Amino acid sequence: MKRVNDEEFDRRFAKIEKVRASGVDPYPVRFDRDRTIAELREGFGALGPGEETDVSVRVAGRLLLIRRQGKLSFGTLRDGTGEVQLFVSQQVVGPEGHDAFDDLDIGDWVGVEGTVMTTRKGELSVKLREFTLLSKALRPLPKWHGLSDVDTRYRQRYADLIVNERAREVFEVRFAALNAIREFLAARGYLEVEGPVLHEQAGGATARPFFTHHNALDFDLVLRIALELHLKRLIVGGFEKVFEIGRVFRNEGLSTRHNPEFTMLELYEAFVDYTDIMVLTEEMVAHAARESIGTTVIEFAGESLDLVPPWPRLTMREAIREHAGVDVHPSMPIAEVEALADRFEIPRESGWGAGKLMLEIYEKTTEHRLRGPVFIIDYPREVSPLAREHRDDPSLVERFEVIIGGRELANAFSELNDPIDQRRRFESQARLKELGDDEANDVDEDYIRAMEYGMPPCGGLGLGIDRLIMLLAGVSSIREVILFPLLRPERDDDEARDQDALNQDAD
RNA sequence: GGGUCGCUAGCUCAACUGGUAGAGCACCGGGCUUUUAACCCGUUGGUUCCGGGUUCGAGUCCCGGGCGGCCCA
Repeated sequence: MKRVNDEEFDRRFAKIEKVRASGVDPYPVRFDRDRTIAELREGFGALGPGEETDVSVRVAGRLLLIRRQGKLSFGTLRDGTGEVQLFVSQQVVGPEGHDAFDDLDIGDWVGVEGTVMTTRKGELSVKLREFTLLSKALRPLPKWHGLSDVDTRYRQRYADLIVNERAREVFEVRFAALNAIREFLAARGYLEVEGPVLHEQAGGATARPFFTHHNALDFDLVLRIALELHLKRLIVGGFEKVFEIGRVFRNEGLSTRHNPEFTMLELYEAFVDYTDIMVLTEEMVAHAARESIGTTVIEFAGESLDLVPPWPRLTMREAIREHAGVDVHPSMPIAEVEALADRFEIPRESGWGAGKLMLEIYEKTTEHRLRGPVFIIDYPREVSPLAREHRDDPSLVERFEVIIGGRELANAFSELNDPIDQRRRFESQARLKELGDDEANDVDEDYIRAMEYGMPPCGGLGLGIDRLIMLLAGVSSIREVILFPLLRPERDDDEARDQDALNQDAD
């Protein structure tokens, strides 16, 4: 990796050698602290200005600031829980100790020992008796302007997290929401399970997979595009309530809404249908909001949305009628639906039936206008190969999507558990694949075998965790909620020049 | 994929219709024992994303490319 500022780097590196030459390990193996900075603040928060205690404490963290003032220096130390001021008086640590402290650089990790005091202005401080360099920072921190270059923030998330408080906050929301979901489901008797990531064939969603290869067995595998099919195998196996929060991989473009690997929550519960799952979903999302941001009200595109249950339910047909002013239904003559598609300037492809066209019309005219939260229910059977036929209308399935801010957050159905029907649905998918649809799936024979052992009636849900976090944290890019989003490979200057030369030649 | 905006010192940003690449902070040196992004004085630091072109002269104009943001599909 090319160094950005050799002089600064060399200067700091020289200090490591200096420390080492004096017989001290610049990277010691451990430091025994006796409390965190948050605990320190909790214990001494009541101290008034100018108070000195004789309580000795040991804390450790990263040095963020040094304010040198002749024979007295101040530092700001931060650990994972908070920040505290260091008070370094030459009178206490001696001239050599004071010089050594002044020799530290911003970004260094240090462990300190000293007594607790407050300054005249009332700032809680540790009056240093001694300190230990725990790890030298060779690169300077992009200190108080923060890092604003978005590319650098994502590539060097470690630096982003050090200097940008907002970045840390977003991930704290993420972890709190995930914990809340786990706790919510555990309290309802759900079991958290782990399905395989490497699959023989992609299934459970329509998406292009990533391919990989197993060397010893010499066969190709795909990375999973959904969690669904293995979780439902577990329902067959007798686990009645299961969920998984896991990474799925879809071989798609990058955008502010799409990262090729992202986190899905999927859950399945025996003996219930999609109406039960709707209640579970709205309660779970509201709970996650309360636990992570302390409210059910979120800001989206300048307006407030309240996630408090219950959420309205609207059939897809009603939603289209409301927003596009037309009535569409999968049982209508195909020519009529095609005419509507043409009216909305939706490009048609061969093999699309009325159901697929209805979905296209919905997505083009209606979905992005829905503020939500709202359940859009009862989807065309044609576009839902894993959902159970609607109890009142065989051209539909019992399926809902949650729409918030014009975007899909979750997708759920009364699960299809009839192996004969399931095979027919897979076969029609396989025909689409034959026709060149590389998002369509093959017939999953093992999954059908599982169905043939009998799967109880079952409701299931898939929810995009990253999108939920975006809503809760109020950020507009998925990359803000993924610690290490996929980026194009970083190139050093020489490489870039070579590549540019190649591109020139190619022209 | 299309449109659009951006890329200048370690970081954040200036540089007019083309005319010596600058500031703040960081860094380095000096001063300072109650500071809060401390302050004061003095330095250092550049492949202006890359490659071509126009021009006496290009950060600026033109062409091509790279990377990214935002909007749209």
